[in-house]
Amino acid sequence: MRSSHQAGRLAQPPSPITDDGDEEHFCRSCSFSSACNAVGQGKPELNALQCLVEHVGPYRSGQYVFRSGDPFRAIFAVRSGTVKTSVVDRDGREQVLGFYLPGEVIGLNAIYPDQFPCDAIALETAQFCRFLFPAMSALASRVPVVQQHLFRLLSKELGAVTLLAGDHSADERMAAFLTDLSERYAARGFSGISFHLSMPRGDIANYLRLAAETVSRVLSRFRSQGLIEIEGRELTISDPQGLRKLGQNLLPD
Amino acid sequence: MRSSHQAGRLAQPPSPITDDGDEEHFCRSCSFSSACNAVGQGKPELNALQCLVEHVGPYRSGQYVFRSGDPFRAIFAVRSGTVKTSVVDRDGREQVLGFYLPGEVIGLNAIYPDQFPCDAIALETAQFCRFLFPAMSALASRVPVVQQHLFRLLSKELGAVTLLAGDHSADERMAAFLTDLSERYAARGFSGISFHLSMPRGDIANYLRLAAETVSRVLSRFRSQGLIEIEGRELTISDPQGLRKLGQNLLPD
DNA sequence: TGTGCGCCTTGATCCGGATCAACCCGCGCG
DNA sequence: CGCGCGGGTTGATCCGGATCAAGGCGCACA
Repeated sequence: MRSSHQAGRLAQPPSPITDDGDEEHFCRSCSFSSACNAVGQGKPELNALQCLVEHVGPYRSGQYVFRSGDPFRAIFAVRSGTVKTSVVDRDGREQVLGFYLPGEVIGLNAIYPDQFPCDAIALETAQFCRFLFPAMSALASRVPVVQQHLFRLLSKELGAVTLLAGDHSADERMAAFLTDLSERYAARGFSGISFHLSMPRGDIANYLRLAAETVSRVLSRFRSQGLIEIEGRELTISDPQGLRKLGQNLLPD
Repeated sequence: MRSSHQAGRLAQPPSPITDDGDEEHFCRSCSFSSACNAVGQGKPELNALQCLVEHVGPYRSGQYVFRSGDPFRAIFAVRSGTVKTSVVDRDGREQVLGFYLPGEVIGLNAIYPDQFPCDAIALETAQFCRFLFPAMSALASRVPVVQQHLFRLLSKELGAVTLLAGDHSADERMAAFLTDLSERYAARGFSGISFHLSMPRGDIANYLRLAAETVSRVLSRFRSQGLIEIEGRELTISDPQGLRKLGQNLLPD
């Protein structure tokens, strides 16, 4: 995000993330950009932002960003890589809650319980902007657009989870999942037609509440129907409209 | 809520809701009480609250409080009665999203899309405190505890929806549903052991993503197992711990 | 008083997706 | 090199819950 670009250079402890010259573009496509931009415009608030944003990472695949039960101190915007969040219930079964791409924000569901209610695990090497929440919250009081932004992020996530909670067929779920991923990549400036699935089939299955075998079968079927091309984790969407139509009951619009 | 008690008496257009002498208790048990109380303590803010809270209702069973697509102007706290929220997808199938009891808040998921993403329908004659959201949001900027309260409400709802999204058996879902209702009634000062189900079986089924027949069967089974007594919509929980244990994977704690 | 209609219950059958099982592939490692 | 192992695919079977079907209230209304 734009502001972290600025704040990052000024941060007292040398940031573990080296500037790659692409930060400006990254910040524009980040979920927080409007908030950061709003802050960046007023000099005094810029100071506040320096205090509350921090670059952290990299986390290697499989590493925990936070764990269920950790005290809630900050929310995280993904700078690079991919993250999954999940909970494990009393009998040890994992439940994947979501996948997060660059520019997206994790940790909002920790506000109410005041501790993280889920684990966050890197699926690929990942880096983050870390926003201390008390400071963020205080800032939100002074800068209305930041407050509004947080409300919207929360409300948006609420809508997303709600859709997944419906009862839908394996085909609908899968089509909606791929379309959603595609549109999220596109929104961040990546290709929405051809991309790499950063998570194993088992995680997709778990997230969609299906068995891994079912995911495999549905993908094979989609391929034979000419909707997608897929080889390992490399995906190309051949018929975006067809795919979207299949998943329409699960998708916004 | 306490503050609406005060504000209600002063409202210029005579409130359609007559005071029943129980408002003070009601406000204490409302989801908004801490926010309202915080505001009520400072004289100047009290004025603000008068402007943004309004008593509305009664809505009779079956009436819409708001409809999907309506512009988002306000959130609603249930004062009395019960409400369900639901969406209908493209092929006309209804999807129940939640049931809301006195003291609970609806409309938060409308913030992001800036229009209501679902219908809200009274299940029993219902009355509300209506909070204009722009004013509420402005107030939240000035009174940090109000902002915090809204964040928490949103985050809490996010957690609740997430649980329902998991894949669980009909028994687990049903047990968790009844336990949840029980605890919510208890939290508002009603009996959590014996209460009236204000929604038809079909709505429960839809909410839990089951068939109405399955709901009926599971309830019969629970009865024969001595977990509950049920006759029509009158429910008594005979074995709260047993029921809670059955649904534990879906419940907080 | 009868009739129709929502709502609920219970039984019989069916089906989507889970589970079990076998196998393939690529890769790290002794 | 041979081996184990995690991840992926595909086939065979099984099962929980959906669907279909029938019947029983309780209640509004002619």
